[in-house]
Amino acid sequence: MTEPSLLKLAADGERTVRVSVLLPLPFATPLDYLAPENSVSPGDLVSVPLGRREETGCVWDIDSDVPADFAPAEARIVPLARLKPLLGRLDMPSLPRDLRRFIDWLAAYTLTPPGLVLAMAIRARHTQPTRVQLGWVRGGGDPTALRMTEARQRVLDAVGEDALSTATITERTGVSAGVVRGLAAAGLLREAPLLAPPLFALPDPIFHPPRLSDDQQEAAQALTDSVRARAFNVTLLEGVTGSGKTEVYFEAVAACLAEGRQCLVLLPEIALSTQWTDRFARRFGVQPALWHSELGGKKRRETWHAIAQGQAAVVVGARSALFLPFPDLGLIIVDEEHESAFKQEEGVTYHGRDMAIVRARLTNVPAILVSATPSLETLTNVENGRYRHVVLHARHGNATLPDVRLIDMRRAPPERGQFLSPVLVDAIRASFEREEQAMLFLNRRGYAPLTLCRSCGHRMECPNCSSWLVEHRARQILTCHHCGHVEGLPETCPSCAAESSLVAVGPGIERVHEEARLHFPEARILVMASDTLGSPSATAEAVRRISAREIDLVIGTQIVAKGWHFPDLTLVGVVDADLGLGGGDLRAAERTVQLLHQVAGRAGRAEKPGTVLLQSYLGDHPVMKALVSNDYLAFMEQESAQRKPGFWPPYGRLAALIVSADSAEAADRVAGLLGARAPDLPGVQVLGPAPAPLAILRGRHRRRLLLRTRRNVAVQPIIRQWLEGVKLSTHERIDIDIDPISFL
DNA sequence: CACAGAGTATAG
DNA sequence: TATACTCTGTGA
Repeated sequence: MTEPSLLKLAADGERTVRVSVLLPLPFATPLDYLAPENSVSPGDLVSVPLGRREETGCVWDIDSDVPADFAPAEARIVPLARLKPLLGRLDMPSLPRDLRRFIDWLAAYTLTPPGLVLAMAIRARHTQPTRVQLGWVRGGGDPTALRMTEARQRVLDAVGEDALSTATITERTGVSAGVVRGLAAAGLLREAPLLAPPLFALPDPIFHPPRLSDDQQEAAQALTDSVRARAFNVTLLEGVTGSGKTEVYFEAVAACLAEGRQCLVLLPEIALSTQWTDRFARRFGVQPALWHSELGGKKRRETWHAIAQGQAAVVVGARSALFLPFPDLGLIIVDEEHESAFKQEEGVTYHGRDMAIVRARLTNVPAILVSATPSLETLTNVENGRYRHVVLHARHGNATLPDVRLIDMRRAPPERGQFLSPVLVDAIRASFEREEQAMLFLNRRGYAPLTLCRSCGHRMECPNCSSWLVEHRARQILTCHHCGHVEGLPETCPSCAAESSLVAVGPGIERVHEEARLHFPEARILVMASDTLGSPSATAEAVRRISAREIDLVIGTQIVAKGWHFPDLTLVGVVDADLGLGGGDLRAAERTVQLLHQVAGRAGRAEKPGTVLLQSYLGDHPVMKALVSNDYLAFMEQESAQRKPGFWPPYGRLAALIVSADSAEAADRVAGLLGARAPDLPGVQVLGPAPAPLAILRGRHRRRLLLRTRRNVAVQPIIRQWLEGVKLSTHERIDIDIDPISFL
């Protein structure tokens, strides 16, 4: 393993200064060290002593007072005489100023120690310098010191300004490595760093420009104008599936490349990235740099350095890509901006879409949000005039929108113990007869979500979480989707010992698969779920088989909703359109419409018209009406009217405090304490404490409090004051989730 | 009185 | 986060 090379700081006798260094640890403030004046600059990565160990941190400030707006009570100033000296500067790219300001901003907003945010930018993995390979250039030695043979002359002729490796020299000149060594020993060749071949070739903005419709051209023009203006602004690019949103924002990427600046594209999940990068390569001639949390080892380090050196021009990644050290970022794009996958729920909780806007503002570059079904937050910002709005109306080419119809499950129920209505079964059969493909969507993995004892009513529950165990029949197990607990399927009821009394209740996709095989024994069926498609390559293979018509019927969870493009897929059946509407979640209806709208977009993307059938018991629900009439905006207006009076987001702000402890008593004690000292301020309301919907998760007991305020109230100081003086034992925790998305 | 083991304080 | 320190109970 390469040791990080430490650069010696300036010589003795210099004046020393106080240097604040932020460490990737949960400290409230940076720590101060001594360093020779002018030896380091803000952003430099440095090695410092901490207790009796060594840590890598980032220079945050030099010789200045602790800023007044960020000086918690515990920030005490250590006298110069008691400071330890910096150990040295790492031979690494520095973190740019805009990234440092972003880290501070995000830490203050999410109430996270800034060090933990820094940790996301400099995980030990990528702060290792890449090993520099050495080669040879002409040395200054005396040419007459050595007998000039023909072989030696050939080598000297071959070596120029740029360093060449020994292997390259011997290959080009046909001499042995010994000749090179001899010339080096005589000083006629000198060691010099090899120019590494660029890891990421520069995408070519005019490699394969698309043919755009007038509508698309106009939209692209608006985006490219923004990019050339080199200033912060936000544009919502809205357009139905198949309207060519990607082609249009690729023009903004092209404009950014033409400006010679870097571009960041955020996608909600890596599962989407293969199709995306292929499209990118067709448009720009090369693959973009990819960044996500699964990227490991050498590749991760190299990518980080290529970005820091401005060598990677386009980066596509998950939300963690927001913390990359772009030296010259010119544009940020957030595709599928409505996706809740942008919200990080563990550790530092932040919303990737919202933080993308913040980063764009701090860097003073434009941001583009892209969606067919924009979030109410974004639509509201458009309405307020904070965001510009660019709309693509038509589906490209001749493709028409799918015909969405409802199957009223009360009137056309499935047979007992089954889940597909005869109407849906007939429709699938008809599409097979037309030699077209069909898809069944059910957002539920496994065989059945609940296993119940027929004789005593016992429900199979997770021992660590308050949730039901999901049967996976193929693997003969019951498993918890929250903590991963696995147990065998018992023969007898664990509660009453009755034999073969356990029954599966409700459908998962495995069960729908079983039923589909019964109806269509001849059909080639493919099941797609996040747990059956482990790797991106497995996903890519599944997509290939569908495109190649090796599959007649696709049965899948959420994963099939993604932007795939299958020309012969003309029928989509939604097994349970009502799923997701329960639970009383603030955004349940919005999310259901967005998800089902996206699923519907899978039908009939090419020349063939598509049909979408929704199985529902709630035909009158606004969600179903919106889907059938294909009027997303009308639904969102109604949604907005529901949230306005109670000041629910986006018309007010929310913050969740999640208390967790290893016992119910401890959780109740802390939650009760918080409830008792809840802020009493105008425009501020505290809901709870209440047991979290998943009251026990991974063996920890959880309680929730929800802070709801008017839009113009800053929640951070309120929460900071609220938690001040609340003493917690090591087994008790309070997690803060500003702008929560999930309420579990 | 030595010594785990748990819990807590602290690093500049 | 890693480490040192503090407290407490145990057992020789």
